[in-house]
Amino acid sequence: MKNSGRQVKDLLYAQVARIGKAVCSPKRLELIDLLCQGEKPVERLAAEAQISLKLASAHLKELRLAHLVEARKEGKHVYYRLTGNAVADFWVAIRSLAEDRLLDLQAALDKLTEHPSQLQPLSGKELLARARNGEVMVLDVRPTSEYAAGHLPYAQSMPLDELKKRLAELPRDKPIVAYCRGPFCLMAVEAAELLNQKGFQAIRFEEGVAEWRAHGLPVEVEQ
Amino acid sequence: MKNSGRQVKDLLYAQVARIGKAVCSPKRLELIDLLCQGEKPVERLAAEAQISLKLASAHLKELRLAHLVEARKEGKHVYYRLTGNAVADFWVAIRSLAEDRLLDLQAALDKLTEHPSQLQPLSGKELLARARNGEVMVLDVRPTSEYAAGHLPYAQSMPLDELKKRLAELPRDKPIVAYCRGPFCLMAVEAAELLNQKGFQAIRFEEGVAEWRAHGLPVEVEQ
DNA sequence: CTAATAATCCAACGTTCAATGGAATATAAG
DNA sequence: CTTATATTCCATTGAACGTTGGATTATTAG
Repeated sequence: MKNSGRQVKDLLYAQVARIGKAVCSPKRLELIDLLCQGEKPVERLAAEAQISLKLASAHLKELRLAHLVEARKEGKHVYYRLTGNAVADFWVAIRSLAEDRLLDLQAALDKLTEHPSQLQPLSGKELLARARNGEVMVLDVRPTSEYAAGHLPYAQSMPLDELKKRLAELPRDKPIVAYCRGPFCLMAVEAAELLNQKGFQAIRFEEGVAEWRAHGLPVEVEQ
Repeated sequence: MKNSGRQVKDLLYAQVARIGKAVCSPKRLELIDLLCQGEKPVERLAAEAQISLKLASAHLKELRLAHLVEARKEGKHVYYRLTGNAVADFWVAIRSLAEDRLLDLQAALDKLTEHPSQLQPLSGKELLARARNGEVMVLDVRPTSEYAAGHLPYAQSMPLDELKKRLAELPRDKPIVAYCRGPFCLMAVEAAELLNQKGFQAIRFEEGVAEWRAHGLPVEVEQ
């Protein structure tokens, strides 16, 4: 009886550890972060995480085994997606815990934002209110496919690599708030730096769609 | 520039993976679960997780390296505790994700509660309201030290191994709700079974203090 | 000071895992 | 049918990890 209790417990904790094993590899975490932006084929995931296709496939298999992601086949391509928003919420949770607990991570994150582009940090609710009133322009600098899969309310899509050519579309009389995939993504930092150089008032918003949604704020999806 | 971005990203994801590495071992998860019940010396942690002292020490070192736990020395004993409630919340989060995603875990948990003791599941808010009105008696069957470190409001302490001798203290005219360390702990299940055999109306409440607190409900601590 | 206890450190063994190259499968295009 | 592309499977290698036993440190009791 007492021994069977041990067996049951070992089994229960081992099951939870399956999730832990899935998220103990930096590359797998990066893949989850990428998949928070919407479903993507293996090739694109490998390219964005800068790993070989084979390695990406192997990591995705591990994630699939833990039921954190699932696959859909369309023609020659296999599209992966998270098995639900709970996975994205979990990614936000573990990253937040790491930010709280690990000083090294705090330091590394601070270095990203030590540039002059940073004005004052803005909360999600504040941003939503100002965007609704038209006081600020919200700019989504991710690839268009990710914008389509879900974006912040009132946000306009302008991928980072098109930004230089489309400066004429941007307002000079109000602040531009650029966001991308989240705290670990550098695109919005680059965008804000570029815009500030060109004379715009631009700030980077740290949160991405996953953080936004995890905080209970609404997300728009293209039909 | 592009390459330095890769270096920064690798560093950031690697930091989060340190948390992942800390929670990819079943035994470390069990230690965290135990520490959710309050600080404990290494010896007790090893005994409760049924592992050797050395192994417990090694695992605790890993957890300390990830800054999930911290140690306090008192005489010959070293007491470990979580570095904050955020760690307990994270434990609740990863366990919930595992319950959602892994069918094996659901099945194992269902087996725990398939016994006749289970009446209807009760939400935390409901339980709190009924306990306040005195409609039910809430029984904390964990060791007294854990009760002292934090317990549900209106709960009375009666450790599982004292239960048989103290039946006279329990009411026969209203339901008894027994709880313990949480969903993976068997003490409340055993307690409810025993009480039902003895003619009491007892049910098991699945949540422990960590789950209760994570849901934003109040916890009482002995001064 | 000596003995006993609690905990950690260190070395070693076997296992598991990340990563890579080559082969195999599946689908679309010619 | 053949070729090219996308992906997965399989085998291999080197590194990291869990676990155990022996030695070591720190603290209390006698």
